[in-house]
Amino acid sequence: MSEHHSPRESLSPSAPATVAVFASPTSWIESAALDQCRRVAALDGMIHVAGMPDLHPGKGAPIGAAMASTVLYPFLVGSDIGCGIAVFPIRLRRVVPERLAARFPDLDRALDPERDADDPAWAVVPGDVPAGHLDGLGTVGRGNHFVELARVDTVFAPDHAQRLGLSTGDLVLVVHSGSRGLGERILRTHTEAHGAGPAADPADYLARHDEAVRWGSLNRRLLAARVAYALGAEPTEPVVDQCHNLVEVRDGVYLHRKGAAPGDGRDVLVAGTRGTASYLVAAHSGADANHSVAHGAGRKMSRADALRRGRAKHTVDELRRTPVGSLVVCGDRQLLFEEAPTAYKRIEQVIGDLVEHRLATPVATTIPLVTYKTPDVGTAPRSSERRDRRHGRGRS
DNA sequence: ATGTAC
Repeated sequence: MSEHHSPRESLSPSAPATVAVFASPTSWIESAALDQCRRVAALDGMIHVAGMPDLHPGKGAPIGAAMASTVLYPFLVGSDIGCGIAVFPIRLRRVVPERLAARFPDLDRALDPERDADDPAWAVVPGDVPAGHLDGLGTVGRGNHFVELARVDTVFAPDHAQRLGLSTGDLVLVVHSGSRGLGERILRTHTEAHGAGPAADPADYLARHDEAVRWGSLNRRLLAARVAYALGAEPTEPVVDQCHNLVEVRDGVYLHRKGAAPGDGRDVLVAGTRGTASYLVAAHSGADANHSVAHGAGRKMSRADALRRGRAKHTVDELRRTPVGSLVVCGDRQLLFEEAPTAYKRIEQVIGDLVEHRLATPVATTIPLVTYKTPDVGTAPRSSERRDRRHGRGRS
């Protein structure tokens, strides 16, 4: 709808940017997030800010937003450059969630090139690791990151799903993770010199940023391979792998995505919560939405609120065994409350908003079976892993 | 979401 003059041709100093939020009136959006959108819109060089239906306040910049500007602002991407969600088909003979949950490897422990030299997961690393960054390789991280074994449930677009090799009942691994320490270091290096200001040398920032994006994608493959082997399956190529924290040069300007997945024709998994479905969608938003879609359900509560209210509302047991019958592996109780399904918006509302605004078309849902966040404590879940290693199982 | 300082 709004006309976007090519800023490189613009003679006048930047006019105020437009802001568009793609949520229906019944979708509650925190006012702090809208304030952040307006503040971003006032930045030098900003052209258009698009808020997705999962919009919520972030640290400085809104999460669930796509922001187009003639000026490159690293803080609008944040520290987890390259964070994204990938979907890997997986074949398992027997699906007993309790048994499978116990077999997940320790994804807080990085793969070490020497100590883990014979780990078959390394086979997914094609050559040199981006930026030579080995720290944290193969780890999932914290916050909203997870590796989930899920089952394809409702298929809305059978032909589309079939092209992806998916149909009802199929199993997938959904991996949500980013660039771990690498992206954090890239943003910190910038921030120490320039704070929330523009990249002084955009080409230099972009070169580092691109490495973090490649690292994030590689790490999702490594995570899926580690888990696949641990569950007794072969690793597969992802059928979906989209990054929702990055900046791309599009139509000659910098398009910053912060918690916003591409909406340019590719398929995207919009993550639900650890207790509700996720939606695989065909994403096809236009210029008004800055060619982006939502990346998940979106928080409706801050982590602090979720912790405080969750402790009064939920037991640990009901968070570890969800309403859809899935298991959550999370030895960190605080994180378990922060990530409670009730701390997020309803995914159906978010998807409904995407559909209503013609930003995406649902292809299929996935229902969680086991969501892994961080190792369980107080049990001995590693015993099966040790037994497998001793007997040489799960190796190529 | 992160590494690091408290």
